[in-house]
Amino acid sequence: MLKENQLRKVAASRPQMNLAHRPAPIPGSFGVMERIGSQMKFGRNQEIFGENEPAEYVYKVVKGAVRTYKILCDGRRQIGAFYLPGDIFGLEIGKDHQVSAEAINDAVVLVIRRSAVVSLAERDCRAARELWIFTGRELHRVQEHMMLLVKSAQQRVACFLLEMSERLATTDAVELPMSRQDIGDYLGLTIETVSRTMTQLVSNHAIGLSTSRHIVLRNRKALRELNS
Amino acid sequence: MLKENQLRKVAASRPQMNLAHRPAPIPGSFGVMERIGSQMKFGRNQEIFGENEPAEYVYKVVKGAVRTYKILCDGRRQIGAFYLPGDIFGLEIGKDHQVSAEAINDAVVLVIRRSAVVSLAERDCRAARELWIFTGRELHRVQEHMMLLVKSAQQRVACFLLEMSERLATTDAVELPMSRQDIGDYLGLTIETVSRTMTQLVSNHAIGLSTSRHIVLRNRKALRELNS
DNA sequence: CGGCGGCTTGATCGGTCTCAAGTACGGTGG
DNA sequence: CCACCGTACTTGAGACCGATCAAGCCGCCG
Repeated sequence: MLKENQLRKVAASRPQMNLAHRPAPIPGSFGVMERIGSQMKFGRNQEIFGENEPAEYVYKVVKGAVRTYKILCDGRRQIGAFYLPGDIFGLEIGKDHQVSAEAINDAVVLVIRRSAVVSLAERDCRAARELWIFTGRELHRVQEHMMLLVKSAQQRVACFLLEMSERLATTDAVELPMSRQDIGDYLGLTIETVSRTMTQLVSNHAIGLSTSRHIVLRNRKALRELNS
Repeated sequence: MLKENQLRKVAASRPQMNLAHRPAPIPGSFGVMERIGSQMKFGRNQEIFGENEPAEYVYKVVKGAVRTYKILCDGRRQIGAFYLPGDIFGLEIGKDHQVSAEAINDAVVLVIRRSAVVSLAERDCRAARELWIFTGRELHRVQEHMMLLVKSAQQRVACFLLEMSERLATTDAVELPMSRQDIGDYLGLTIETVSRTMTQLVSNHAIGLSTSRHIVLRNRKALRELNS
């Protein structure tokens, strides 16, 4: 697991910013981002920023998916969050990033200077309030994630699938952008346990698996009731 | 564990606010709290607010200690944080509290109307910024707490002791305000595992235990190196 | 002194991890 | 079009860590 990650890191190189290109506004919070931000592309597993690096920019996913993570002392990787199109990430209160961020697959990300956001908030109370609300939502998300980590493997996987379904599916079918390794590192489980648990859910008729990443939620109620 | 908690709850009754008493300012963030807040006392295990109740107030510990928690579907209790003198808690972005809060021991808490804080932030960008920074610190704290929950029992307990020592000790001796049950519910471990782990740390000469709550950090380096 | 709550210790159980092997799938080259 | 390869995923057997169940201890207070 460590080796895989290390390899990824070596492969990742810093991209040039395409500052010339001013994209059209996209709906969502931080309206300012769309006006003064610029777009960047990142390849699969490419690093977007690293832990402890200066937090110079704020990011918004346009296309693709992004993971943030920390590496533990024993080499394990704990994924802090998955960010999907429309999600903002990388906004820090302090000087440096608390986590690393990588593209999960080929991704397009809108980038804006943090200083622009912060200085706007110093003049405009409504912008400041938006910052506060954004960070509050992150806080809520991390609290929920923390609650996941003290549950059983079945409960964790079920919650994960329900969350992903809500975030990126309109029907009962979900196309997961991330690998079993990513899911395991998000849930604090091994890939084997994630895989076995998925298999159990299939035999319980709670989900269907056509390919390993294409999942059909056959019985949402059963999934929810695992966390009764 | 559930029973114990239920009993506590039954025992707890809603206190009257002492709105007449205006305490003298106390140093710390949210300077406004000391000017327009009022003090309340809570007995051991008394509820301060409950999950899903309207978040009408923001709180600051003056004396004693407070825990916030959620009850899981299987009856376990997950403690989200311990708040010690000087700490602010209960500030929500949304309408309702996301967690419950109880006094761990007899505690004095400064209370201020949330609406006063929020409306101030609407006029004063610096106040808005303070709110943002406070929530950002909470976010950072929860992220660290989440990282704890994927570590081994020894690592969790060692981290916990180091954290408590930094927060409430000036020397190597720490007087813990909370029970083994509280520690277990904070670390996602049972009381038995917490107790056994403490015993191990004693035999490793990493800590000393005169009473169960009076702990001496004999070898901080060893504790830190458990998380190498 | 007795009783009770909080803590410790012991024995056993069970869920998840580890290590190892096997399988499915997508891409690449013949 | 198929053979081959590498990567991702699944499945199995056994080990291990922490949970559970049960008993005993300590300190405090009536």
